[in-house]
Amino acid sequence: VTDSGSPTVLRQVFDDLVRFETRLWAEIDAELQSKSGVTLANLNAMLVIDRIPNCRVLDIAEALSITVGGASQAVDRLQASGRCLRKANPEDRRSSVIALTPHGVASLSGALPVFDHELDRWLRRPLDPALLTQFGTALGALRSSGGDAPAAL
Amino acid sequence: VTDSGSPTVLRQVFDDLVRFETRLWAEIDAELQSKSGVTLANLNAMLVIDRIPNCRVLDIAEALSITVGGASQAVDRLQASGRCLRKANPEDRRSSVIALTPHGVASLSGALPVFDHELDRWLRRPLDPALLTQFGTALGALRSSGGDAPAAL
DNA sequence: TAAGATTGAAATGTCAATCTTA
DNA sequence: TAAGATTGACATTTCAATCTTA
Repeated sequence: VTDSGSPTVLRQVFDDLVRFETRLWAEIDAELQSKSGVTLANLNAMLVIDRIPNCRVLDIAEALSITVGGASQAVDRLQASGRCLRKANPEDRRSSVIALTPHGVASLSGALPVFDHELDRWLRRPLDPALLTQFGTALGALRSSGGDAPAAL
Repeated sequence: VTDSGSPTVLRQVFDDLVRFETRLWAEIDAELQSKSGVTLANLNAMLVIDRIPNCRVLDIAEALSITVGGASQAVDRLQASGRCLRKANPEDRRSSVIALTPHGVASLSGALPVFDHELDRWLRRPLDPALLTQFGTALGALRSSGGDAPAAL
């Protein structure tokens, strides 16, 4: 079965992409948990809450490419661990504004150095500076492409 | 909170990598299920079974960067849907040899054209050929680096 | 003892249904 | 009607404990 001629290259790229992302996530997550007590999923959500003013559940869902339901549950877990709060949103009573608690800010501050160290280890060190730049450029183009129609040329 | 100077670039690369992989997986998975009735997770496992002679559960786990427990359950699901079988392994009675059934082979054959079409759409079309090559080179280097020690130079 | 595999419990995500407010 | 959010049912993965065979 398997092949039919040329798509081999793309399958290899897909495989490398998915497998590397899986391992990268697992390794960084393990390091974060052991050294700062925060999961990588928690850290990602907290970074969004910290970055977006008057952050809502929907903002987290969009920033993390997860569903609204998943984002709501992620906020539940952060809140249950005392790292964030839902506050009334004066501008739209359907939603809440999510804010980090002092404990959440402390968690974030403690986790970021570990996170940055791991990113350096797994992304910067293995690549030439030029290749890292190209890698980032390609990822940016891929992420913004949205699998558009031909568009070609 | 947030930043401390330079790691911004790496955080952006990490974010683009994780978010793109998440969307890529979700989009291809949805297309595969609607057009061929196979999930992307199933397809990935079947590709490994098809490629590796006398494939065992452990081989699947390593090829897909998942745990052995997860691979065992993935084989359970494939087997429950009639796409693979566990056969006695004459060389080591602790393990089984996993083989595709005729239905599994048919599923794989039906899914591959859809898969390749989606890979073309999401990976090849958005990128210059040169950039795609660089992207593949970077991913290969990252995947084989294993977050090694300094090693430098 | 260690290697390969299985299993059940817990974490995290999707999906669909529902509720409240624009 | 539609938008934002929540909830419960379901799926998939990890982890730890366990079992069988090398």
